[in-house]
Amino acid sequence: MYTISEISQLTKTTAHTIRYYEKEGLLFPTRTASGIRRYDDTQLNWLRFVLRLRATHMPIEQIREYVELFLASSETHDTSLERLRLLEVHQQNVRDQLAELAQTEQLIADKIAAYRKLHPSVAPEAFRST
Amino acid sequence: MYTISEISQLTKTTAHTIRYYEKEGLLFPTRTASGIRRYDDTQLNWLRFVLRLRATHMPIEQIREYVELFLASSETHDTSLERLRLLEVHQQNVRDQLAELAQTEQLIADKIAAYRKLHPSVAPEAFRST
DNA sequence: CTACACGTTAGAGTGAACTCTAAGTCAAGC
DNA sequence: GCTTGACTTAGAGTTCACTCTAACGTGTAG
Repeated sequence: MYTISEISQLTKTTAHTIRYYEKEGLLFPTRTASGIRRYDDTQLNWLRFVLRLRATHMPIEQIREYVELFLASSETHDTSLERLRLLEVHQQNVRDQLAELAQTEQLIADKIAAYRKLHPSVAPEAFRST
Repeated sequence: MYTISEISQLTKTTAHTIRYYEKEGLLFPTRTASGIRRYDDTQLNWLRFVLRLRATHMPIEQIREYVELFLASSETHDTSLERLRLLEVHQQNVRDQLAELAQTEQLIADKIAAYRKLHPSVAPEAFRST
């Protein structure tokens, strides 16, 4: 079990942000008798997944929907299909972002090549001696 | 020469946003005698490039720096090297974003595969008949 | 037992990038 | 000439995702 500061270090996220995610309904740590948050490995791994989703610009509200479906799941009402659909939608978003980035990377590479032609003596930043 | 509404349609960007970019120092359309903005192909292409940079999360302030270097360039003071460096930095950002996205895309694909195992009869969204 | 580092809360503040409003000007068609 | 619709401006408002503040409670080392 981890405290919020341990989770903060393990995920390189501020405690402020972790509490904010809890307030937004993304995390549900247990509490000690005196009210201090305790996180287990399941919560840690879930937070890590949330951070990946955020890094790929999934809105917090959509992540919350996913969590709510998870919590709403029961023997009489299985929500895994809806969760699958949410993931499929986000996967498509990620693929669209990848395409956009790859296209722009190429465009920038072309511009850089043009600039280098103006300065034949100038090596790329990465290859300059330091 | 285009009006703001033509440019808006051509770039699928609201006129509000285009004026905002001008206020932020990214665009410099000419004006008619009565003050109406006129855009030529150079400005159109530049706006299109700006939109690519924005789609890859380059901050407006950095784009403005690039523009200012461009405007500051003269025979006695060439700024193309600095512009090259700005592009190189952004290229690295784009590559980092690509790596992050590719990694998360894989993670989501794995989760989706796991969900599909629970529902063997369910084809991917993209393959379902409509 | 006391210092003090770390925890708690509600709620306010921040920064980026739009997004819109209000009040007015102007140009073209009937 | 008049209406209609597109244009103009300064500046206010919105959204998102944090990020921080203030005031207070807790737990452990010396």
